[in-house]
Amino acid sequence: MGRTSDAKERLMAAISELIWIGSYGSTTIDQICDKAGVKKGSFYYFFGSKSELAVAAIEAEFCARRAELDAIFSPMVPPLERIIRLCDSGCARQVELKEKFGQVLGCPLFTLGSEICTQDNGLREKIQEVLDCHQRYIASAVREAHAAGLIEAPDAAAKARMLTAYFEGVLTQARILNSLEVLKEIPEGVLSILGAKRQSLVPS
Amino acid sequence: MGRTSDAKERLMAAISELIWIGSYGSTTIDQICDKAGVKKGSFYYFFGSKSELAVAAIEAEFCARRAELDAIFSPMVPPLERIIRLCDSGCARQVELKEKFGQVLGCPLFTLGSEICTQDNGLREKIQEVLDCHQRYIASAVREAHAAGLIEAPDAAAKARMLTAYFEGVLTQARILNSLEVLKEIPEGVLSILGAKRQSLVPS
DNA sequence: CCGGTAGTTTACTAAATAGTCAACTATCGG
DNA sequence: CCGATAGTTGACTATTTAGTAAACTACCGG
Repeated sequence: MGRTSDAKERLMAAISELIWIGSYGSTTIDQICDKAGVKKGSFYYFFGSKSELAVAAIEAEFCARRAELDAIFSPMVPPLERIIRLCDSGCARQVELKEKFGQVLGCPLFTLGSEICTQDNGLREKIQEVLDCHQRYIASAVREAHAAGLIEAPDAAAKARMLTAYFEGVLTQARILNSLEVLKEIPEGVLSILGAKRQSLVPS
Repeated sequence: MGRTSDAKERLMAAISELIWIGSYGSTTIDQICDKAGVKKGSFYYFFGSKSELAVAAIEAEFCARRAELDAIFSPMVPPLERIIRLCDSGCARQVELKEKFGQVLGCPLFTLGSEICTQDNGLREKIQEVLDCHQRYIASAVREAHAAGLIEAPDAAAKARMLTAYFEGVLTQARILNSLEVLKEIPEGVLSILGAKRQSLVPS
């Protein structure tokens, strides 16, 4: 059925990287097209605007992300370890990215969300959706840990909000400082927020 | 000594508000000039660029902020209460701003820092300086509280980092969600991070 | 192998934006 | 009240940017 293309995918990859390395406001459609090796005409063939492309890119990444989350939050893994694994994988990702781009980049959703939330409600809602989903995974692990008597957390959703506020806060600090140093305190910080009793975690 | 003017101050006020309401990348020099009631020629008479103006604006606000901090962190106030007061004043500010602008705006430095840190090192450094200063105030209170046996926090700087990561994280969540709701959990969250023993705080 | 469809390209317009400059004006000190 | 100084103005240029349109091309199904 006509000509085939992966230009759409290349555009999504390009905007993700550009936003992450720089910012949403400072990346132009021309830049996105250059990086994707796509002409502007094609850009507008697929997407109506930068905002629309960004939403599509987040959606696409979220699909892949879901598989990762399901692996990390496998019921086979003890609940508190799931949360620790989530943090570890997040930190490991920061290390890779620093390697690749020479910069600590933090959480793209949090950074982007805080940049554009007052200006682009469509994007804001999509970001909120993805962030919410992460919190729900965390809340479920918290609930389970509480039920198992590993921690005291009657309000699992509130605990999940607190954990993500802290975690995203540290990632953003790391981005601003351009330093991986602060990330090292995360496991300790997360456990202390969880109020984990010593040895409620299987030693890894 | 020639003609007098407060255009400089008006420009600084204008960029602050525009960045806060929107973002750094999306505010143009023309917009800043309009809001300040200043012609572009005058803008360039005072400042070499948007970045330079932003640095000046942060610097100026920081001067005023120092007085507030000194009041909040008065040695007359018990150390843990200083931290609680800092949080309360921060939250109260969010309520005012929501009133005024119809939006929750979060912390301008954190939002701006995470937006521009990879692109403008001068701005980044200035933001880092101000954020660091806040952390030092907090660390001093933590140190004192630890010395007084109110909390267990041998590494005051680390505790201060953790508190700010959490606090800024919640403020950013509030901005993204455009909701004051999440802020209500802050006092509780901060106290739990501090590991405050019950009644180590004088009841207000 | 051909026709329609999906995707590409180039060249274009209009608007927004950064930045410059020389002429102008108000104000302070003397 | 005058002259130097500090600040203002508007009109300008050059670029960058978003967005459009019409001709072109590759590919799949029949």
